[in-house]
Amino acid sequence: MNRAEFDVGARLRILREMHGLSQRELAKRAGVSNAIISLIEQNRSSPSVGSLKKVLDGLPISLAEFFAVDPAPRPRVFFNADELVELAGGRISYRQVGPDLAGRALQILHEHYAPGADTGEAMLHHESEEGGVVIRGRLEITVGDQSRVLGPGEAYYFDSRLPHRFRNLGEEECEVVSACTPPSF
Amino acid sequence: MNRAEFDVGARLRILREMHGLSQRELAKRAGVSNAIISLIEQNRSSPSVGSLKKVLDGLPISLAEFFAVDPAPRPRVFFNADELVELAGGRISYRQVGPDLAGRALQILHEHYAPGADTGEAMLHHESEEGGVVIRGRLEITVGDQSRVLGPGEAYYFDSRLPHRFRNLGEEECEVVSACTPPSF
DNA sequence: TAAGTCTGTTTAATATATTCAACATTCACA
DNA sequence: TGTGAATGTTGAATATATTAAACAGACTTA
Repeated sequence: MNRAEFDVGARLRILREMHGLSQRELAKRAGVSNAIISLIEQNRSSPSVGSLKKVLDGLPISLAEFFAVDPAPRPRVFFNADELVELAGGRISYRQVGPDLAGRALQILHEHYAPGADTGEAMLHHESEEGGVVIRGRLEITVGDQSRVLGPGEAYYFDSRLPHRFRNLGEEECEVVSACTPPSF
Repeated sequence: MNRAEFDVGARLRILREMHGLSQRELAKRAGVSNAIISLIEQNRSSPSVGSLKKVLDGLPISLAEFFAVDPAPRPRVFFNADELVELAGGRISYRQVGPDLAGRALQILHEHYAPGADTGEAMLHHESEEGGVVIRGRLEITVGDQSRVLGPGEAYYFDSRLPHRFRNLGEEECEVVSACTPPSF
């Protein structure tokens, strides 16, 4: 296994910034001094596991997640979306963002649901996680035994092993951008 | 979130014994004193990440493997996005879709770039893949040595180990939905 | 028995992590 | 302009991790 050097400081800084926290805010949540967070992020101090755990609890993420690394893909760049795909007799259409399925880490779809569009009663489920944002219109999302109607700017995220279903109950077309981890068919 | 305590000492002792090494043997391989291994295993000392790494190198086991716990992700459903996070002096803002970083397979962001917003010259790069769709406005995307201006409905996808930068050069606010795999840093 | 060598543990000295307080900078606001 | 409240950083004091060396027990071997 490729045992690359693990940059504790850089990782902590990125995670903290992604959570929109200042060093002092995180320090307060974690119950440590702000100075030590600065020093750790500069790799001027190698935190004890105990204090690193306290800091991560402030985010909160686990030690396992902190140290987990993803397998490295090859550098690729793609602009624009693939061709339009139509489902449900044209009532649902989407474009896939990025390269074709093989080897991707992400599947991103730009979807359009016509009024009345429905992914169907036989609810989908697959081994991945999935989320999205409603851009325009209203969409009913049913996951497991929960159901919600989302409008523009609202969002969802779920474990796609749960059976799920999407329906446009309104009079207006609904537009959604969604993403999921690569489906393992 | 219920994050079970991680017993560093017990885990180290078990791993060491599974490898059939005495404390002194492991200490010699790791380049540390035998005393500290005894103390760590008794949880009388919380090792620094640096020295823990040295010890694990003697097994050899990575930090990720040491802290890895059985991936038993519970099915989860989340609606709506987290609170608004602001960057670049408020010119760039986003909401994160779904749960907090911990254990997610996906990061989905609903982003807004004010006119003139710029992620900066010191271009970002991290270990993941990333893509998105422009909903409104125009956004210049620079990845490696490629640069493109995307408008509504247009999309991008790239390996985020390539340095990248986003700029809104227009007069209008730009809205984007993006997704990436969980960044390792 | 005693001397040898292995085991894990402990003690006192030292190196380092961590704290507290101050500093320099930036940004919002008067 | 200035003043206050943010930001990240740094220095000196303190707490803790780490070392080197010694200790105690279990097992050979003579």
